[in-house]
Amino acid sequence: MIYVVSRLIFHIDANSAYLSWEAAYRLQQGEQLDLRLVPSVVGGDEKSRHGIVLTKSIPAKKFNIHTGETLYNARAKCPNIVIVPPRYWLYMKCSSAMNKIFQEYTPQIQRFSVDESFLDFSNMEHLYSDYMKLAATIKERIKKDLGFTVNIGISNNKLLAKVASDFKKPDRIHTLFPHELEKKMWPLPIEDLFMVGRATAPKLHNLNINTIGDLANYDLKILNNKFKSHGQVIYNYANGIESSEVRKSNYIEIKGIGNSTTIPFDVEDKVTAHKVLLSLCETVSMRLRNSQNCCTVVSVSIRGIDMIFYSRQKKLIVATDSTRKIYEIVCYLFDNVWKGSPIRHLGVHITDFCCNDFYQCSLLDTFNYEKDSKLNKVVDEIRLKYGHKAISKSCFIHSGLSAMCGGIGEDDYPLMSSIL
DNA sequence: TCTGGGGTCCTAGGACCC
DNA sequence: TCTGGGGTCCTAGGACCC
Repeated sequence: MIYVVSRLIFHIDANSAYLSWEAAYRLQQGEQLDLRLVPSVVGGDEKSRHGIVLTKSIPAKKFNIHTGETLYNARAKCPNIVIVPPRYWLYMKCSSAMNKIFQEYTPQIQRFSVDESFLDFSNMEHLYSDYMKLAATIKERIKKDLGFTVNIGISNNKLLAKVASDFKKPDRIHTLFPHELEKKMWPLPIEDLFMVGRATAPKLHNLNINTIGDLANYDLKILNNKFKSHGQVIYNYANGIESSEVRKSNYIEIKGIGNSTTIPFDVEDKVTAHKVLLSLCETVSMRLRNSQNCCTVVSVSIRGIDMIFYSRQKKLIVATDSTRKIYEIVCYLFDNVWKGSPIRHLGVHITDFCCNDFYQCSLLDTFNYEKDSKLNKVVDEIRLKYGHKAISKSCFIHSGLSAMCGGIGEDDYPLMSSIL
């Protein structure tokens, strides 16, 4: 017997998240100006070379300001733009508060990012007979309790719900059920489709595919041939075909951990590069131990001042979660690939995880795992309890470098990235 | 003071084995 | 007298998302 279950999915997206949250908080603190009503952006620190637009207000969008572009450019487009620095601890709080409200309505929630969640209301007609009314209730709750607006997209799969929430903003509810595809989604430009990015869009235009409808009705054979598996994916999406589950976020297994940083100055010597790498290893390996995993692949990435990016990775014979081991591999990889040209950005990534509940000793290894493991554990505990700055390796003293590097640039924010 | 940081997935090519 | 071919693993890089 095959049961056809009709699903009901909401995608809820905080409007201009960082900016709205910043605006709501500032009003709460007594500030007069509502950032949402003027051309404004949340942007990184230009002095330390993090000067890009993180979020823009709707009035800023009218000046053609895009997320990710330089603040320098944004100012050129709109000289009066208000630029405020980010406060990540605040955004984490807002995100959690929003998701806490969602939990009052359904336990089936997937936090897709800091400002977006999928909510599954399938087979809950007895509880919520009118989904439009339900969406309005949730939307108003957030506005009243938390002071910011959201868009809600409703459909019977995640893709369409997500596309729907991206329709007219802010503070709106939209549906996009399969029978509405032709009217609501097919006229949209191909760039509006999930998984069509800046590399794929021009290639599609070359095939004279300009709208989502053009793609939905194109010859699948040609798409498969030209875009391989990606062709099938975007063809399905254009036709509204997508069936992934709303997965509760705490059951999603983590595949990799990485931290990277743009250094405030150009690095031109090995000693400084190693120090930056060590501080990245400290952050990455603490997150790894916190996730109760060991890794078997370690990689280093480098971006030069020419912005050219390259990386080297190594598969390990023995899985590890040791800061020292990971740092050793990282230095080995770095020393083998770096030819001495100035460095702007460095990264450390680890993948291919396995469970950390035993350690396989190598006969050739002189490394004292027991001792190292105890040391890592103690240092982790101190940092969790008293903050990342509480204990650090002496080489960072007077170095001008942070002892734990990567993440969101606020030293004392505890393990934000492992919460999401 | 022009270009962040955190992820996931896929592909192509080379090494190596049978 | 001319280099098969399938499979797996590893690596580097690129695409996409937020």
